Amino acid sequence: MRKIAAEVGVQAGALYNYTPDKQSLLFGLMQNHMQDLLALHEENARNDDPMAQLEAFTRFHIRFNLERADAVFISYMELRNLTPANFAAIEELRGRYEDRLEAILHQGIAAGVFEVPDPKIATLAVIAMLTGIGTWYRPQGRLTLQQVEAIYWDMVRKSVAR
Amino acid sequence: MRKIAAEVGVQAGALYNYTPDKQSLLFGLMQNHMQDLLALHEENARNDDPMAQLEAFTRFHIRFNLERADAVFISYMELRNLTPANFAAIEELRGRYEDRLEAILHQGIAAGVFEVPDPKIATLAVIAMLTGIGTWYRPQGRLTLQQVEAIYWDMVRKSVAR
DNA sequence: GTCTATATTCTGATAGAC
DNA sequence: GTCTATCAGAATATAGAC
Repeated sequence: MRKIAAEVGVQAGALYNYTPDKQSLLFGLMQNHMQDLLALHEENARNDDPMAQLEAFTRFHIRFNLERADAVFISYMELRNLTPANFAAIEELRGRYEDRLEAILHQGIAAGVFEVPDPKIATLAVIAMLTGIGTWYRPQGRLTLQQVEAIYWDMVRKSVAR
Repeated sequence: MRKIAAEVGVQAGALYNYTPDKQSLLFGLMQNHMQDLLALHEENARNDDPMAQLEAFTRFHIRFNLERADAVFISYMELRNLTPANFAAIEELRGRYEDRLEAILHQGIAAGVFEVPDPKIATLAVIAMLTGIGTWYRPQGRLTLQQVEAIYWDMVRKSVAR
């Protein structure tokens, strides 16, 4: 709290005009983050064929996670510091996001363009692979965002291909 | 330190007969973990064709990470609490492990059995995908370890396929 | 080698003046 | 709404008895 206050330019006590306690502040950050993720993904989603939907999901997830690397980092590292009730609420939002990718995979299987033995697991595998970019990507690094997107889309596409 | 002492069954002060400070204790745990990873992987590795090597790596990484879920969790979550020098030492070990997968990919590309636009990135992508299993896998869950290995090997194989 | 006791620092949170 | 001052508890680490 003292570090946050210093960053904002006030004393620690002043923060309590804006949040009842530290837990609420953390939960609010994480809830906003997940709600932004769901809302922005909804805007971004198209009702194309499954392959186009999967590509859109992949590129959206990469961009969203890299543009908000700090929030993603906190949302992952501070999960264990949420109360059980708050943890459950965040997990519910995370589950909703995962369900959207899983739905795309089911559509692709039904259409005969994907071959996925376990869509739930494939969903988690793809998201883990893409989210992992945040641990090494740097804007001034060797690869542009466009190149990163292209490389990962190639791997995602092939990993669920027939 | 108090929690560790309680778990062991001594008072907090007694721990300082075994470690000079908390940082050294954490670093020792993480260093041992990474050295075990490298040593066990070396035992496990075969000098087969690239496809067999990649399958062995995939299955080894899954098993190692699930059998030591606690150590993996700590090694990831506590990275930010290492001093810069200790952090660099752990990253060096991690890099050596990644290099082994990258070498397999390079062999497969040279042999014409893999098609990977960027072997370094593919290495990170595969490891992130596999390590992510630790966030959801439970021994009493829906899938056996054998089934998990099969599903992920299918995805890894396809993601780097020609 | 472990204990009790304690020094020191840090933390989240509150009280009351302005 | 922010400040100063402070409380209460927790943390790492040390000292000295046994």
